[in-house]
Amino acid sequence: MSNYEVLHDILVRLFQEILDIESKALITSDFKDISVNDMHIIEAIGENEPKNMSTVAKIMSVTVGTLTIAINSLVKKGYVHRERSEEDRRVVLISLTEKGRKANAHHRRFHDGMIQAVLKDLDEDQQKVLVKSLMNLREFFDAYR
Amino acid sequence: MSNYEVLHDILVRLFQEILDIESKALITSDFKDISVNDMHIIEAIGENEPKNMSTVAKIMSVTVGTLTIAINSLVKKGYVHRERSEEDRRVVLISLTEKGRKANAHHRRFHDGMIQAVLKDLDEDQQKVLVKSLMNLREFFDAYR
DNA sequence: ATCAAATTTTTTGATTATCAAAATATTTTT
DNA sequence: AAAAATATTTTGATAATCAAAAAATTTGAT
Repeated sequence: MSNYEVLHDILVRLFQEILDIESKALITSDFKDISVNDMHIIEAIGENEPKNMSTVAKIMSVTVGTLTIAINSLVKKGYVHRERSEEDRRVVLISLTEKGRKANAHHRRFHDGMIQAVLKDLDEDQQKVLVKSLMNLREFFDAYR
Repeated sequence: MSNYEVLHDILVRLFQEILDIESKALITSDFKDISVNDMHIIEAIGENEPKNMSTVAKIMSVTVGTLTIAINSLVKKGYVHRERSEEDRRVVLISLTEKGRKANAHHRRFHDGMIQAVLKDLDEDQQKVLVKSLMNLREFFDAYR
């Protein structure tokens, strides 16, 4: 395969499959009642102070109404805690439960493994080349936003 | 940002956003009645001999029932031609119409631009490094399949 | 040659993700 | 105090998806 063909294969096909693959990797025995999408919401909520609905919806690039539905299910399944803010009772604050934090750690370990896999066998200079080309890729995509 | 952080940003965030970005880039004035998913089905059908439903469903990794619904809409919108095989009348053969081929070309131009963007500024050796690290990435994902 | 089994596709019924717009609750501004 | 603004949820709709049932056709076994 030429460089062009390898890149086409990776950038087109792998990207198309990535969410699917991630879902198989992430949704293991311990966390089989949630989707990759749920996992990304958990990541967006994070482990610092509680966040309000609008903030998380913005991170996820979905409407707040869409997020409400996902949070309903994550609360019911015990991954997310939801409470009204005492300071401004319009605001709903969401945060991870212990179970949510465990799922988040599981997700992070997957990402770490992925990055290790990419950097494997590359010396410092080669890593620079990789980073540069991926930054080119991000720029290309940013131009469309 | 450290190499690790750049890679995390690209491999995690960009991948999450990629379908969204692709949809904005692809679904322009000329092709605004179809989704990125439809575009990928068009790509899977391709421009060679007509393919049957099972073959395309397999390429897309969806059930044939799911594909039936997508093809209903693509036929109605004039992107895809559907006919019974004369040799085996159980089989349905799908192929691209002229409009479908135009959409496919539009999609391919986007992919080409993407690959140009990645290779930009890289000499032959650097391209090799990039290809190697992306192959590492594919291997990592393949292990989960 | 006939009938049962296998194959290919569509249909059905359900779930999940999504949006825009309406509704609700609360706070801020006038 | 009333009006406007803000944050969230609810509603009603669409699209993508699956598994299982149904329909049409072909293949294989006796």
